[in-house]
Amino acid sequence: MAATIRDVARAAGVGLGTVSRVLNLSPLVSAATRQRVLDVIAELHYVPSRLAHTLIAGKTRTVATIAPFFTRPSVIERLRGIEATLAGHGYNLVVFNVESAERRNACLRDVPRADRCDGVLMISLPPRGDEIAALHATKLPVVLVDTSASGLLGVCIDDVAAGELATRTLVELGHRRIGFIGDAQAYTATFNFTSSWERHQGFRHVLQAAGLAVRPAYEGFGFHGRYEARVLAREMLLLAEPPTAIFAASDTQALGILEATRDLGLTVPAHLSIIGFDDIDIAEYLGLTTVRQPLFESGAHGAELILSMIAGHRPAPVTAYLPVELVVRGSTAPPASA
Amino acid sequence: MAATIRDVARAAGVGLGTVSRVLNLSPLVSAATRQRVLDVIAELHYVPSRLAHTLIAGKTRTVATIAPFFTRPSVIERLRGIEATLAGHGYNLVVFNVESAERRNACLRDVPRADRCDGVLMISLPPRGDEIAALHATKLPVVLVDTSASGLLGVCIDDVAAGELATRTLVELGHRRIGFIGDAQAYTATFNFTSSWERHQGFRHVLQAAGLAVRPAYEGFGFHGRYEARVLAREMLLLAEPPTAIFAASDTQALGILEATRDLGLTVPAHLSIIGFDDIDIAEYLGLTTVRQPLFESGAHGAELILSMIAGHRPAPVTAYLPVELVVRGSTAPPASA
DNA sequence: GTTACCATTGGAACAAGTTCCACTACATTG
DNA sequence: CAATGTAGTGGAACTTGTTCCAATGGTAAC
Repeated sequence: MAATIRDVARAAGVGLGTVSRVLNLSPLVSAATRQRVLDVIAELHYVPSRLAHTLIAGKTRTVATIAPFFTRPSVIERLRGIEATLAGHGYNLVVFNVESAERRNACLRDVPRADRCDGVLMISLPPRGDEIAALHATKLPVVLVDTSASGLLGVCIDDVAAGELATRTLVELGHRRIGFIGDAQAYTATFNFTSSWERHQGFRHVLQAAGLAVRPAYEGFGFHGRYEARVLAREMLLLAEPPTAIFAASDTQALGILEATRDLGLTVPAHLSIIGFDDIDIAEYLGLTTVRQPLFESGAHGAELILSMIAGHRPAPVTAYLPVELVVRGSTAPPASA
Repeated sequence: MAATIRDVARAAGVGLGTVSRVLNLSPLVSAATRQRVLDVIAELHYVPSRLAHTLIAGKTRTVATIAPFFTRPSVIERLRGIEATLAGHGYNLVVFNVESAERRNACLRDVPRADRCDGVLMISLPPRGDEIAALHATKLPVVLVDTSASGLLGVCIDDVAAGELATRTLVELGHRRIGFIGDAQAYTATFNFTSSWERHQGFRHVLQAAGLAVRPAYEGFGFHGRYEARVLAREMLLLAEPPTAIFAASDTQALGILEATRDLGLTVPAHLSIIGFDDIDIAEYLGLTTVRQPLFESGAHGAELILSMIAGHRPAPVTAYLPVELVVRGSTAPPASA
C-alpha cells in the first residue's frame, strides 16, 4: 500500500541505511545523495510509519489518562490542561472514561502497559495498595492528579485546608448553624474519591475549633449531582432550626442547594449563605461564592511531570500542592439574625 | 525487559508457531502442549505486545477524534457518546483538541494516517475540498459529527429546520420583534463551523414567511461565548425599539442574554423571551426554553458508523439527520404588548 | 508391508523501521 | 609508497508477533 523505506531505497538506488540516515538527519550523508533521497521521498509521498518506529523505539508518544465522569466541569478543565501540554510536546492523549467500578478496575489493570502508552495520568482515582505495586512493576511513569498515594507523584490541593478555609469564612461571617453537603461514602468508596471527605474533615475541624456543635442533621451526603444535593438541602432547610449557611463540596452540589432555596422561596444570601467548590464556569454567572482550585493548571502540571519522567527524569514521588483561593461573590453574607 | 513470545517458546520447549497458536486459540495444538505453554505464560507473566500485533495486523484499535473547543458542554457530551461506544468495542479514543486554525489544519493533515488510528471522527469541523480529497486518499474511515461534507458520512441535525422551529415558536407566541444572536463569520470561517449560520438561515426564513422585517440591529454576531453574547444582547436591548424575543444559536449564548437582561433590570419572559439551543445541563436549572439536540447519541452513532466501516462495511457517504425537539421552559411567553 | 493421510509441530519469512558492522574510496601522514 | 584514517555507503540483524510451508510421527487403509 503505502511506500516503505525499502521502496525509497530501491527507487533512489541507495541502501536502507542511507535512507534512514537522511530521515534522521545524520550528517554522514553526502549532499548529493541526501537530495536524491529527498526527491524520491517527495515523489513517492513516503511517510515513515509511526507504528514501526514505535515498535523499535519502544515509545508510543502517547499518554493515557484515566478520568472518572469526564463530563464533570472540573474533570474537563483538567483534561484541557493535560491535552494542551501534551499536544505542545507532540504527544497524543488517549482518554479512558470511568463511570463504574468494573471499568475503573479494568482500566487500572489494562491501561498501564508499555506497549499502549509511555505514561499514565490518573484523575481523582487513587490506586489501592496492590494496584500501586502493580503500577511500580510496569516501570511506567504514573502521575496522579487531584489525589495522592504513597510512592507515587501527585498534583493536588490541600482539601482539608480548603475545607477549613470555606468553613472559616462562614464562621467569621457570624454563622453558627452551618451545614455541609458532600459525596456519600458508599459512592466515593467505589472510586476511592477523597476530596469530598477531606473537605468535610476541614469543615469539622473549624466547627470544633469554633466551639460549634457538629449536628448530624446538618451534614448531608449523596451521589455527586445537582439533583441529590437539592434533595439533601431541602431536608436541611425544612428543619425546625435550619442552618444559616451551607458549604458544598462542589459547585455542582452548590447549584442543587440554590435550587432548593428557590423551591422553598428562600433568598440567597438573606436566608442562606452558600459556598461552593471549584469555581466552575457557571459559578460567576450565578454569583456563587466558592473555593477556586487551579483545574487547568493541575492537568498541565501533571502532564509536565509525566513528560519529564518519560524523558528519563525520576523525580521523588511527592505530592505537589497547588494553592486554592476563596472567590467571594454574592451567595455569602452574615446571617440574618446577626 | 518483558517476556517475548520467543522466551515463552524456549522455556516451554516448543516452537514459535505453537505459542502463537495457543495464543490465538487455534485447535491445532495438543491439549498437553497447550497446557505446558499456558503454564509458562503464567509463570513468566507474559503479555503479548499490543505494538507488535498492531504492526502485523495494520490495525491500531484506536479511533482519533478531532474536536474544537472540547470544554464546550455540547462537545463534551458528544465525546462521551463516542468514548462509551468505542470502549464497548475495545477501541481506544485519542482526542485532539482544536482551538486555533493552525492546530485545525495540522490535525487534518497529520491525524488521518493508518499508522495512527483505524478511523477518524471529526466534530463540527467540515473539511475543505482539498482536504476531503486527501482524506479519501488515506482510505481511512472518516465520519463527521455535527457537520457534513459531500462524499463523507455525517451525523448531524437539520440546523436550518431547527432554526425555523425555534423562530416559529416565537412568532406563534405573537412576537414581532425577534432578534438573533449567533457566531461571527470571521470566527466560524476559521473552523468552517456551519451550525450557527444555518440556524440563522432558518431564522430568516421564518421571519420572511411571517412577513416580518429582518432588521440588522436585531442580528448580533460574535465569538461563541457568554460574555460576547451578553454584550451583543445589551446593545440590542438598549435600542429605542428593542426586540421582545431573542433566539440564541446556543445555550451558552442564551446565558449571556440572560445576564444582559439581569444587568438591565429586565425580567424574563415578561420583557424578553429567550430560546437557546442544545439543552445543556444547566438549561433546566435556568428554566431556559431551548432546542434539544441528541448530543450523546450523535457521538455514539458516529462511533458506531466508524466501527462498522473499520469492520469492512462501506456505507454510502450520506448524512444522517437526528431529530431535534423543542423543550419549553419558563424563558418564553407571549410579548407583553400582546 | 506399503502407501496415504492427518494431526501436530518447528521455524523461516515478513511487517517497517533502526542500529551497527563491514566495506569502499579517497585523503592524509610518516 | 605504504600505512592509517575517515567520510560515505550498503545491508544484515534486530524489535515482536503472525503466517505459512515443510517436516515429523503415527494411524489407517489396501
